[in-house]
Amino acid sequence: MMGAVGKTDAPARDEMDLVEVLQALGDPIRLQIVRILHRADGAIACNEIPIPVTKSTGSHHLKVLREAGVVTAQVEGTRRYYTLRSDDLDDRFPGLLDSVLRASPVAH
Amino acid sequence: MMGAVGKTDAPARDEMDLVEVLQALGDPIRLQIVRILHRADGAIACNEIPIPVTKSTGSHHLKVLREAGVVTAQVEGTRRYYTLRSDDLDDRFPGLLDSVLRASPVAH
DNA sequence: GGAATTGTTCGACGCCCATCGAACGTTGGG
DNA sequence: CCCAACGTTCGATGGGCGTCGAACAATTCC
Repeated sequence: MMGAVGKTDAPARDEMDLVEVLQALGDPIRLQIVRILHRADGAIACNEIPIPVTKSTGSHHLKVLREAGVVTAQVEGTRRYYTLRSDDLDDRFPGLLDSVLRASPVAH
Repeated sequence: MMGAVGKTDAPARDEMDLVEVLQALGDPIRLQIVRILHRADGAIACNEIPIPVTKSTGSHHLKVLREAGVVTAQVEGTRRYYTLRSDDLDDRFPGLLDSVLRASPVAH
C-alpha cells in the first residue's frame, strides 16, 4: 500500500523542485557521485562508486539524489545501476547540470 | 586583531566554492532574495527586500549569500545596498546563475 | 546631545541532516 | 536449501542550520 503523499522516489520532469535539486547538489559527496555518474556516461553499479563513506551513508545520498530527480536506479538482480537524469534535468533546469559539471571541483 | 583563517565575508572570484554556492542557493528565502536582486538590476537596500522573516533572520541569510560570494554589500550610512555578483559568478561558474534564475520558481 | 533608524550579533530553541553499525530483505550461486 | 553478496532501513548520535527576540553598534536627523 502507499501513504497519501509519500515521496515517490522518482519525480517526473515537471515535478522537480529547484531548491531540492540545489540542496541535493550542495553536498561534497553527492557532487562527487554526480561527477562519477557523468564520467561513467551510462549505468554504473552502486558498488562501483568510490565514495569515502559507509554503504548505509552512500545509500542515503543516492536516495536524496533519486528523490530530487538527479539520478535514477534500475534494479538488476541484487545490484542497482544508477544513471544521471541529464535529459530530464536539462529539460527542467536548462544549463544547470552542465554548469555544475563544468565547474572545477575545488576552488583554490 | 583578526584570527588566523577567519571568513573574509567576501571571497574573490577564484575563491568561490561550488558546494558553498549551491548550499547558499538551496534555500527558498535566499533564492527569493537572489531573484529580487536580479530583478532590481542594481543596488537595493536590505530594507527593501520583502522576505517573510525577521530582520535578524534576513541578516543571517544575507550573510550566507555574502560569504558564498553570491552578493555584495556596500555600506552607505546606516543602510546596506546589496548587489548580485553576476559577473563574478558567471566567471567562476559559467551558466549557473542564469540557469537558476531562468528556472520557474515552483514546480507543479 | 538625544532619539530614531538600520543592520549585526548573541544566546536559545527546534529541527533536519550526515554519519555510523547492526539488523533486515532480496537475489543469485553452490 | 543454505549461504554469500548487495543494498535498504532502523535507531542513535553529533553537528549544523533556520528561526526568533533582545541587546548592541553605527549613523543620521532634529
